[in-house]
Amino acid sequence: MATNSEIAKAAGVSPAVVSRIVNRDETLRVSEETRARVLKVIEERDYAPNAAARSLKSARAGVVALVVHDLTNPVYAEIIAGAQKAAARHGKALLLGEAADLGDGQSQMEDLIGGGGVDGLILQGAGTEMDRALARAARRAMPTVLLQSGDAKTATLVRMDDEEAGRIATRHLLELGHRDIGFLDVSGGLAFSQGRASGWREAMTAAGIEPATDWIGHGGNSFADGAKGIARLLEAAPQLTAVVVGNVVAAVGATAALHDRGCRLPEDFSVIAIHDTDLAAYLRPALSVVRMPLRLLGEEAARLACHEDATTGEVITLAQPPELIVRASTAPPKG
Amino acid sequence: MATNSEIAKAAGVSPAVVSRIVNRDETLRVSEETRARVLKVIEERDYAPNAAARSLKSARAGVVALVVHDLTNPVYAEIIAGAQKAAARHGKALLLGEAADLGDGQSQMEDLIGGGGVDGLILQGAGTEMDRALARAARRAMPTVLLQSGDAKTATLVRMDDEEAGRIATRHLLELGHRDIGFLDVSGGLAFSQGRASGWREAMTAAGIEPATDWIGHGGNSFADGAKGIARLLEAAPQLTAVVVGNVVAAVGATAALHDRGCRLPEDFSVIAIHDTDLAAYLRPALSVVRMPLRLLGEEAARLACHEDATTGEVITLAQPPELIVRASTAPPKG
DNA sequence: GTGAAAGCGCTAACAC
DNA sequence: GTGTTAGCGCTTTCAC
Repeated sequence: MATNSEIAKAAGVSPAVVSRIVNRDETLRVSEETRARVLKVIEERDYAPNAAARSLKSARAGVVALVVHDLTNPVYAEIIAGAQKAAARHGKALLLGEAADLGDGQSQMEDLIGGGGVDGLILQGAGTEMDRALARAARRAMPTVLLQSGDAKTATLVRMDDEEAGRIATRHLLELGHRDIGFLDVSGGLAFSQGRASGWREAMTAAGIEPATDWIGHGGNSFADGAKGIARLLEAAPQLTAVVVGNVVAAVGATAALHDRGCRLPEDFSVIAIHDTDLAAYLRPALSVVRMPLRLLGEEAARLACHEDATTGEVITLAQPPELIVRASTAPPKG
Repeated sequence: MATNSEIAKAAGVSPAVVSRIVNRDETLRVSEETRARVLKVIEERDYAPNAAARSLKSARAGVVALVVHDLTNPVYAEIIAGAQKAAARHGKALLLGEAADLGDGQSQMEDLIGGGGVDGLILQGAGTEMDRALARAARRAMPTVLLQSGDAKTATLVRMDDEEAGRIATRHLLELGHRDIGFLDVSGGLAFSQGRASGWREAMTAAGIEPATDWIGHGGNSFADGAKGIARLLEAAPQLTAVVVGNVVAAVGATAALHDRGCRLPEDFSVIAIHDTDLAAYLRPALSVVRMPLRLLGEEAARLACHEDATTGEVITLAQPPELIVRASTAPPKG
């Protein structure tokens, strides 16, 4: 709770000197004794510069904000972890919000965004709740990054190669000999989900297969959605022998539902998921997946959000390609 | 980017009026026309009060910080989600940090804590990295909350009834007829883990069984640790017919390892875990667990961290009791 | 080598 | 009903 001028007084110098010592101002010429004396007082009184005063003066808060839809989803957790790490590396702290409490116009988060309390903004996906935040961020000309989907007019969009992920997953099944391959999407409306679906469709067409419209179903990104999704899909298209699931969490739910209907993996049916998590490796049978650079996505988003001069309206696709990890949930179709 | 005085000038009033209108000062007497005029200008210019200036004046940042060890662990994710929600409800934004980047003394997070940039602090577990943060928080007399373990001298400790959780889990196995029941702990040094182990030991002793020292093993809180842990435990004590795992993530790893050594659940071996997650329900066999109020833990921690007048040095055990959820990974021992 | 002073944008006490 | 003013704690230019 000591202030700059208290330290200055105690050390017998002016506040300016204290400030410049604290900030390691290279151009400062002080005698070694003065410096030592000041440092000693700082140490004794455990002085730390007031964050608010500093950010009022500098017009920088040292904070970037990340707003996501669901904090508990393991897939997003990976993104969050990446963003946190990268933000820290850029000398920023990470403010974490949920989309749900952004909407009411009452949240502290919104006040901070509107009032310069954050220097950069990362938004996961679209949603009307996000739009006000986006607008405010735009007014402040703060670097704004959209994760995986959304309108890149007002912000930079970072994404992964979702089409390629869909293709890789589908090709793996095709190579095993499957032909009746379904797709469980995450959300019909979101770009990244559509991308994965396109990849699946492309790979199918390239193999000379025209998937029927009911070969694609809704899998969501939760265990429950995945379980429900696979049940509905197999009801609509019982001839399927394999499925690409757009999200690994949904895929786990799907395998549970499959297990419950007496369908054994991979003998009776094959499942491959997009996204890798530790979970996929420790499931039995372990899930074959297409690993996506989720952590990198978070890191890249934070990196962009930490740079004042970020160009807006750009779409950045991560260079790191999706990677096929074959485990035990995929095998040739029987018969 | 408009400022108070710009708004004031544009509306033909003084900054004080603008401030009091923005802050909904009830005692303010202004004509309806003046108010409307000011509001209109605020709307037009999209004015939002500067967060730094406000917090400099009020000595409150509107932010609480949460520092955890591992952002990607689903168990902690639940706590984080609870904390985020409760903080938002108390009008605070949540700053999320990882213990790892707190240590170097360079982090923005630390600067914020030391410089009054956060109003309250929640720390997960102990660790030397945390101690400096703790000390700084103490100097600022900011409400500080420890999650699940740590020294409650300088902070408030919130915990769950870990002993009871251990007891409940163990009693469930005892009631099924098991007698040779092992325990896989999270971390020998952490209070909550010791509590769960004590519960296990108590329940065993109460049933007239004296567990051998090698019936307790290290399970950690990751999939890999759980897998390794169960292997080592069964090597040391092959007569075990069931195990209580102190963390559900480790338990999933353990079931994978069990599966791999040809040991079927629950016919050959029973596993019950502490903590519930969706994952446990969607595993096959679904995991029997003792559900702990993780979300509530986060909420309570945030609630305390948001209150200036939080008493320190208190240990708060959540009233909500652990709850037994029997699923498919536990059954009577064979033979 | 070091100090004085202005000003970042806001709010609260007081004045009229 | 509305305006004036001081000051929160810091940094930075310029002066000596």
